Amino acid sequence: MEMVVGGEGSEEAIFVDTAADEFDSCSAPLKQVTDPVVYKLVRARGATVTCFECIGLVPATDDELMEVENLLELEKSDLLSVSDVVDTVGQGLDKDDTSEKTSREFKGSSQTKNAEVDEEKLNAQLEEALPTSSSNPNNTQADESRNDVVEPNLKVVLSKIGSAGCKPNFSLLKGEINLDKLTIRELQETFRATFGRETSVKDKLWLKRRIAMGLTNSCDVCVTNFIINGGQFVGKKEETCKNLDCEDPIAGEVCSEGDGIPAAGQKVMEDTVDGSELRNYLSESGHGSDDMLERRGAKRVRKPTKRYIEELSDKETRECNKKPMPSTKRLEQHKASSGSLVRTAWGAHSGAIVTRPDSIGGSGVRVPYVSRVRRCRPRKSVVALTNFQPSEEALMRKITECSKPQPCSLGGDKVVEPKAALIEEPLAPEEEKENHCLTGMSEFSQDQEPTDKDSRGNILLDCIADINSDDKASTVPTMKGGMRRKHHRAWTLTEVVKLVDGVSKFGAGRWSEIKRLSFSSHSYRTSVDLKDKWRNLLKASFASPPSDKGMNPRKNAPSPIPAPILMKVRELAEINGQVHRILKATSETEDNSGSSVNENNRSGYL
DNA sequence: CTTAGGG
DNA sequence: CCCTAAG
Repeated sequence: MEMVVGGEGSEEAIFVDTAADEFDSCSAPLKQVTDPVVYKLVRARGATVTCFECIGLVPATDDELMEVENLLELEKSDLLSVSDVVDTVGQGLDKDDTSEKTSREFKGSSQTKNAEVDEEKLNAQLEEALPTSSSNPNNTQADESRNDVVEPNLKVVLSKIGSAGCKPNFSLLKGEINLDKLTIRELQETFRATFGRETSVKDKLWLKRRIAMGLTNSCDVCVTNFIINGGQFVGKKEETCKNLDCEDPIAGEVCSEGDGIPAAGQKVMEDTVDGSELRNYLSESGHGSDDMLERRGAKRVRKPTKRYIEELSDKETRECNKKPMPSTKRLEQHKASSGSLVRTAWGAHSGAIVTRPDSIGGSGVRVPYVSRVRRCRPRKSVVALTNFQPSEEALMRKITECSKPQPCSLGGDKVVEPKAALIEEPLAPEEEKENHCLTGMSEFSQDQEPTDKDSRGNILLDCIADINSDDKASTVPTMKGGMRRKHHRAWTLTEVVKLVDGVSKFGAGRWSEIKRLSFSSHSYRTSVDLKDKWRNLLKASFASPPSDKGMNPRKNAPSPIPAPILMKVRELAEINGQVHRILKATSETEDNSGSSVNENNRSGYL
């Protein structure tokens, strides 16, 4: 906000200067329409355009605007709070009033620090911008009219800013005169009518400026934000609550889709209420501002909340496009951010200026995305509904994690991320079993850190597995709103071995330790998973006596776990004194005999 | 956050 | 696996 004010303050002056030089010399057939209102609008736009051109950022939402403004502030290294700005401006104007400063001086007085630098910069940009717009054959009528208006109005400003302005040889506008004729008190009244709040400012000029601005933009100077697309102004955003014009609650969201194409921007501008307002002003140029003032003042309405705005835009979209909102919209709205926003937000992090398709104005406009969304990573609930794969991050992470992608047997058909064309490994468990079963069996005490090949293979598998899990199975939406986790990731033998090994090393219960040291490569398998698995292992090892012959009613032995492992598990269970619990848990049907004996027996069997 | 235990 | 109570 503040930046807008400050920026306008300084840029206005600059604008005036440059414009004065430029237009004075060649100031040709200037329309004698010298409506300050029009000028204000134009000026504001011009200023903002240059402003945003500097940084190449385009605000789209409130937050984004804030950010942009912050950037602007950084860029200009001139930070002023709203009040500061206001005060400063007022003082500067005061000075002007009394000491007849030139516009340049005014600028200096209000924005001392960056005066020269900014001026040069902006001058260049202005010269670049103005001729561009005027010379561009694609320019629409609005554009031209804008330029037409700019010139005379610049002069108006000149005469306005300094009472002895550089170029006082331009007649004032009716509106301006009217305002001029008002007393401070009247101006204050007008201000109140315009902005709906009292003002104690006694500076005439400031009041006039504010009023004119308010009339033009129907919002506080400090809260008017503009949306630029490709350097083209395409819309403005009203930030303040109190001053949003009820007519254009969505105008702020409007933006052009044609990137950098002036025509598109113009079109959008015209399509929006904002644009229409502009045209109105253009056509109405010459109207006394007092009328306007009253009219506008009466209309001023409290700005809807952000969410309300979005809803409005949605409505607008429906009406205009007759394109029903996606079903996901609802939830997205609930998340206080539009779905398109969310979706494109991700892509935004890669490009310089990313635009997000927005529905505002029903023009399928693209709004630049700055950084509003994704305060936090989209969590469970959203993910599935937005169709968005949360994998991007995880995916990349995994990819980087994987030393080399390796041409693993990619038989899977689940291509998750087109970008990273990663395919699910078809039979992770099986393959792994094949690979490591022997190792696990033979070198049962495979040491802590997986062997080289083992680790590599595991890592790769993990990569894939992780990707898979993160991608498609990370969270599965449940009808009732619950989210369940991935598909059962069967415990592979190697995993079991690792687990047992880890338990033997660290002891049961140190699951986090085990996970860290023995399952470092298996990013899935939380410590809880380990615990659960261990519990199951214990149960299995005690409950299912692989021993006896007739003891196997279920032929497809549900315990693919090799006996040695079970034995080991038992041993460990003994060591950890978990036997009792296990036995208790296993419904006492076990042979409660001395575990050691039984164990020995079993070990003999196995 | 980690464990332990029930579901 | 999920969930949750308990440290």
